[in-house]
Amino acid sequence: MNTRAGGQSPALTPRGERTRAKLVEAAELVFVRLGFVETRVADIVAEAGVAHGTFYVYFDSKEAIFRAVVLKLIAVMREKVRSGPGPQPDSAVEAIESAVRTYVMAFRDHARLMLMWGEVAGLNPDLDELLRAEIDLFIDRAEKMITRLQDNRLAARDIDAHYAATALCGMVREFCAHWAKTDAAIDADAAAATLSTLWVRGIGVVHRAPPV
Amino acid sequence: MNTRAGGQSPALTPRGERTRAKLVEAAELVFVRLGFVETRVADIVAEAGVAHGTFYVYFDSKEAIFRAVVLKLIAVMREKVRSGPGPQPDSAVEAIESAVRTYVMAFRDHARLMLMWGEVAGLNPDLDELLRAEIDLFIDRAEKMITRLQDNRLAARDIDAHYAATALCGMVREFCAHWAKTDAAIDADAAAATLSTLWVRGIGVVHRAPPV
Amino acid sequence: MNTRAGGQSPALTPRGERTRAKLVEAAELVFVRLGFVETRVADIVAEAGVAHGTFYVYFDSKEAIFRAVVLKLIAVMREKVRSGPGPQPDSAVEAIESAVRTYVMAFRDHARLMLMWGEVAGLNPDLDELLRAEIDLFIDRAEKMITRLQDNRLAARDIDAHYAATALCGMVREFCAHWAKTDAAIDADAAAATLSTLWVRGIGVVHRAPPV
Amino acid sequence: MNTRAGGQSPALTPRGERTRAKLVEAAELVFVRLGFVETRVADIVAEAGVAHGTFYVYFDSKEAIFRAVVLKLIAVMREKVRSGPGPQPDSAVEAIESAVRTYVMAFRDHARLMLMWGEVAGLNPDLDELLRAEIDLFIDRAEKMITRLQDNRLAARDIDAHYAATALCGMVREFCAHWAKTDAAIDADAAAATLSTLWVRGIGVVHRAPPV
DNA sequence: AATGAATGAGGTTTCATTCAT
DNA sequence: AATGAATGAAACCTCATTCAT
Repeated sequence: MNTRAGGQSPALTPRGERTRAKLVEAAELVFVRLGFVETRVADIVAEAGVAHGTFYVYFDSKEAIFRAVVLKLIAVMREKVRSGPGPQPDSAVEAIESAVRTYVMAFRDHARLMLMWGEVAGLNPDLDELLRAEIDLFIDRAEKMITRLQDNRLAARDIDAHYAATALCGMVREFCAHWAKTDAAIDADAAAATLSTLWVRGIGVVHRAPPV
Repeated sequence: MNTRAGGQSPALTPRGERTRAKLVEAAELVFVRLGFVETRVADIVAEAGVAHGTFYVYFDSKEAIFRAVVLKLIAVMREKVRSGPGPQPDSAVEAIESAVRTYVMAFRDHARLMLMWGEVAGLNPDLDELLRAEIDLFIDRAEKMITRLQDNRLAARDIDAHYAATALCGMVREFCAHWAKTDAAIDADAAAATLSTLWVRGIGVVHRAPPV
Repeated sequence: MNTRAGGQSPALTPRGERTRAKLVEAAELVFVRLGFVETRVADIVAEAGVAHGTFYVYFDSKEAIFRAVVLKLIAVMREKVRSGPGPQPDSAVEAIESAVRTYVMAFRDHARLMLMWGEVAGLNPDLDELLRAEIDLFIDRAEKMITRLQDNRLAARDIDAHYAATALCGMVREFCAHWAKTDAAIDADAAAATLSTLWVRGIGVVHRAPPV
Repeated sequence: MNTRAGGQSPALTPRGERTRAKLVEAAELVFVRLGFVETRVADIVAEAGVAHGTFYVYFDSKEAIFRAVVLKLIAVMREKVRSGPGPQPDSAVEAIESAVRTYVMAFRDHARLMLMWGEVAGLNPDLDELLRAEIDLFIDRAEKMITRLQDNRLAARDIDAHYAATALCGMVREFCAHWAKTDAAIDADAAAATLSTLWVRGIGVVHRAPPV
């Protein structure tokens, strides 16, 4: 096996690092252009301008390099989220609105790859695991927030926090996916607003703490 | 192409009809057992006990017979929905609850196939179209209901009915899919209740017309 | 094997005769349309409007029915030759001119099939034999004529009659084939005239019996 | 497509060149032994002693490698013609005799392949085109010669030069083909002589310029 | 005589991966 | 580190032909 991935193991020389990066970049281009199944290792090496054998110096398989592409995507999206929202949200509602909006925009900007990730997850346990982990991150965060709100009597307590978090995160993700598959031009702001409203209202957020 | 299916073309003799049905049944079994990608035409014909060539008398490809399996699944699920809920729901809330519960239960009973459908849709435009059409059916129905409620001042008017319908249907579907992929034993009733609540509350249904 | 061909063996009922003829006619159409290799038995039966199995009641194979088509073609061409030239030729030269012209015209009228016959002969010994026999008929006749002329001092005696006959018959046939394969519109009369001239002059025919 | 042949594309390394040549040589052997239709790619790779997949590194199909075999044959025959005839012919008659004789001998030496080329041309447009081009080369040369002779009053002017060239080249080729298909032992010299005579006399060559 | 469902042998081709250089 | 030729397993699908009705 070849684990020359994420930065661990043998440690690449600068030259190797460059070649590896060239391959990942090329792979992203080709994957977006042809889709996962239609992409051949041959296409990637052609795009990268390296020999066929070179590919296997850095990656074990098409799946492995797709993983690298996705890992890079995750990093990029995380960065966006970090730098994105700006001011610390004042309230849970604002936090939700901000998170939803950020996710929607990010998905839109990387729609092709995000959709592909979902598809590949169905074919490859490794990518599936990665996707599940990423999703669980969102769900966990959402669940904690819901629980906190419920504990503070700021959200309805008649729903199961875990189920609700799962459902609402799924809602946002699925909406973005559906949108991305549709040719229809969608008003991203309106969509984000509607999703936020459904989120907030769904968990029964009491907007402002009622006075005594 | 070979579509000796939906009722058109030369019309099969009873014998042919029997063989075709035998193939579809076998295919369902094998698909569930091995998954779509791992399933070979050879596996299906072996399971059906017919010659290799016989397969191609009735279907053009693995995708084509998967489509037939899905079509049968749709029919079965429709039947369930029809006979399911029983009494006519009194209110929108009851209608939503009933629809959500029915969908959740049906998905659970055919989880493997439903998940596969989603995966295959990513690989095959034909199946994708079928899936989109089925989804749109739900969305359309939901949208009409939301619009009607809004018109009657029984639902919040600050959300876009189409986006909301898309999101909420996606929520239910995605929740079921997530659940199906998870080994965790889930309380179907509780899950359905939570989903219904999110649905109902999300669109801001006014439960009972407020007294004066 | 199935020899229900040329009219011998079991003897077909009138109904059978009709079905057989329908098949041969359909086959000719399809062969001309698709070429030999591309033609499937399925295409022939579809064109004839009979069941697949019916084909094998009358013919053993695609080659067998092609043979029947060719046999019919030969009969038609013989008929043309017979009724064609009209008045008995006065001289060898006229006989040659008439024969060449008739052949050229007949080939032109059945070009597609004639070419196919040549192709199929390369794939099937049976059709090859048939073609060779047909060709030999021409060669034999030509050879006899040349010999006769040579014996009568009406043709050059410095050539081998058999080789010359083979070559000249081949010349005419090949010219027609070349022509048929070419899109170029060719002046059939001029072509026939040139071929005749080459024929006549080639064997050194002394046009008019030298005086004394 | 894969044409790693004629000198274009990535340019083979010496090792690749060797393997390719090995395949072409093996293919020629097998084609001659089994005929085109009966030859399987499996037979060729077995003969060449390479893996099945290796074949498709260099050729796209059986037709493609047959083309390469034919191209090699053409090169070999050209070489023979070049080095063959020896002294510059004194007259048109000698030129014709020499060309005919050379062609007859060359055809005899590669009869099996030449016949196959004709057959395959009927099945494959690519090979057909190649054959037509090769034939046209002969026809063009012949036509030019005839025209020149006619212009110089050294050949009969009552024939169309193009038709005559087509016919006479066809005659030679067809004679050779007929001969090759026949088991009969033929006197190559006598045959060549007869063909030349038919050629020369056919176009009405005036042997020696008439004295004053 | 006609039907048409069933058969199954069999060659083609792809492409991820290896390995000698 | 890079190369690229070689590998070979693997699955597809066609279609002529049979045969039970």
